Amino acid sequence: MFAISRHFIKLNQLSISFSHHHYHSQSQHKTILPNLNFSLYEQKLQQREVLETKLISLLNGCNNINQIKQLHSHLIRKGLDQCSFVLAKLIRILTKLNVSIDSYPRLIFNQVRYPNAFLYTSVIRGYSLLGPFDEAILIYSRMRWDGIRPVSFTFSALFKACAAKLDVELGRQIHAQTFFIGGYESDLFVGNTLIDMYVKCGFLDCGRCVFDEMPERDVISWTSLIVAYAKNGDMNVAGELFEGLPEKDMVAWTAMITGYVQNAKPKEALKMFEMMRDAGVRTDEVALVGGISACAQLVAEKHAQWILDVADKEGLSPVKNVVVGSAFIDMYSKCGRVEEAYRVFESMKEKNVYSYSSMIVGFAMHGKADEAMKLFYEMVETETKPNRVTFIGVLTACSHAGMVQQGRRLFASMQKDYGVVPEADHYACMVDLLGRAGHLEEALELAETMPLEPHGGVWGALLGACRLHGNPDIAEIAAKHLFELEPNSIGNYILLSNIYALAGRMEDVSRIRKLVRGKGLKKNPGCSWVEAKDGNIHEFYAGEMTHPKSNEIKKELEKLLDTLKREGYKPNLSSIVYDISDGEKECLLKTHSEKLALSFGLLTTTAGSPIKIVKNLRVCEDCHLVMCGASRITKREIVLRDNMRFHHFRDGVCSCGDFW
DNA sequence: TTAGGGTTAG
Repeated sequence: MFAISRHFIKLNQLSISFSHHHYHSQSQHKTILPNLNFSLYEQKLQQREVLETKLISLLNGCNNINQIKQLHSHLIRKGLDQCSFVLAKLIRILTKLNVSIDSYPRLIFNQVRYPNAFLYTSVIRGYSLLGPFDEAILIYSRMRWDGIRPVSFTFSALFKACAAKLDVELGRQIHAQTFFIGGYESDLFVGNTLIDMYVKCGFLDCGRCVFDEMPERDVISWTSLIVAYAKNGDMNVAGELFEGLPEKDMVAWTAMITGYVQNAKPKEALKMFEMMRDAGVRTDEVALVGGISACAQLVAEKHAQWILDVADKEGLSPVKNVVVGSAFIDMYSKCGRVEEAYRVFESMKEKNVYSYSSMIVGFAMHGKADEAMKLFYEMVETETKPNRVTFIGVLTACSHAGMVQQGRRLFASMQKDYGVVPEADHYACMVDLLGRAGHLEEALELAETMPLEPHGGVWGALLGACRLHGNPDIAEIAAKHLFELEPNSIGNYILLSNIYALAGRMEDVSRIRKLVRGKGLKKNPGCSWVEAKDGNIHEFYAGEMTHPKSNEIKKELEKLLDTLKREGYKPNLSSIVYDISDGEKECLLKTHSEKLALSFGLLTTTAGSPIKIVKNLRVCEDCHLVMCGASRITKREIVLRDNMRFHHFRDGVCSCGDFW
């Protein structure tokens, strides 16, 4: 009750003070209203409106804070320093320029005695976008206290703040208020931001409820929900929603494309991209990035060429557009063509932290540590500041090349020289670097003493290093943490059992196997794929001979292995931990998917052209050995991407230096 | 004033 009566008092004050301030003369004549010159009043009002409109259009043209400050002092001179409408616009522009609301904008706001709903909302919105988010809520409380009725944008801004804070409880409270103060719950904007708030906080069902109950929906409501389902891994529901969407715009299409990409369904993503083009929808840089990422996942360069053509047609070639360019760098790197990636990088007119980082990560993946470091120092010379990903790139580069000292120095300088605070991921890189280089004790110590809680990546790096150097004792420590953090990740169990097998501890091997069986975990089948001459992708699963050409593939492989054996190749049986005879182990090795893919590649691609294979798991020792030999005998370059990195086999040698 | 995005380690 108190709030309501106060509301009316304030509203009265507001109207009086408003005219009082700006139209001093009129308000003085308030008691003798019959004598008031209405035409003069209207004229003044009109003048003011013209001035306001002019100021707002001037504000729209502002793109730096100094211009705004100039306009602000002009505003004060004109007696408009209390004009909420213009000031609201001013604060909106400042927000757009990322000017911290706590500084200059807050000062402006504080000087206004009776801010209206728009001014309040612009400040709330500023805080909601730039933080501190709590301040948005405080200003809203003050607004309510002052009896100012929110507008729908006020709620949009507030829900944005709740989403940023991931505070669904607060969001719910404010949601309830939309019912009580004016029926905002049926407003389209409010509904859309509500959906977004709920799904960002992880309450997809609540978002769905809002959606279902909205009296009116637009393409934005649908897209919000499609994205939410996609992020939740539920592409079926996302697809159903998309089907039901009456008018699909570019953003909705893009949401589907990137949804498929994020859920590792690149084929579906490319199909969507094609359908979008067929539907005659425009393609912007975000949509293109979706298509390019899909190609990167598939290692489908023929498709990438098509996307490049689309980009050119839209005037968004990698040379002109930094976003598209960075995506192409990443794609070419992941397709094994790091030189092509660098060609794109060099051709780009504008470069930013994404372009540099993508290129550095690309070099790192391909074992080109020197190039990665060189580019990093080049980057430092420019205005572009390295970020957390850049450091993951350079640290990985050092790690793959065994550059321990260099890596240590970089790690130490991250925060000191570049202001990038090391996160668990960076510690994982350091553990990897030390562990790979054989400093297992030191790596363990780092994992145990790091100031942050180590995550799976840290212990996983240590476990991987233990496999490389055959250290079951430290492996056990790492595995213990991993089994707690990632109890259902089968790879960790396999890795540990491999380490036991290498050390001849067969009892431990069977213990782990029993553990895995007890948990009902299934081994991921090894899978490799290779792009044939016509651009079609052929998949091979370990132990599966279902390909139409499987007889020829088998024959070609036998031929290759015989030649290798005559030259001294001995199958490396160590990666098979089953308790079976050596003969059986050798047979099993022959069915590894990357060998099948290699054989298919030898059969079907043109002599002299490189064979490119992608594998979902880490390549095994024996396959690595065979790839080396095959590259020498057949005089073919073999590029193999496993789940870790690239291997370039040329003339019997691998770029990883047998160190992976 | 609300929806889609590029670089990430074992």
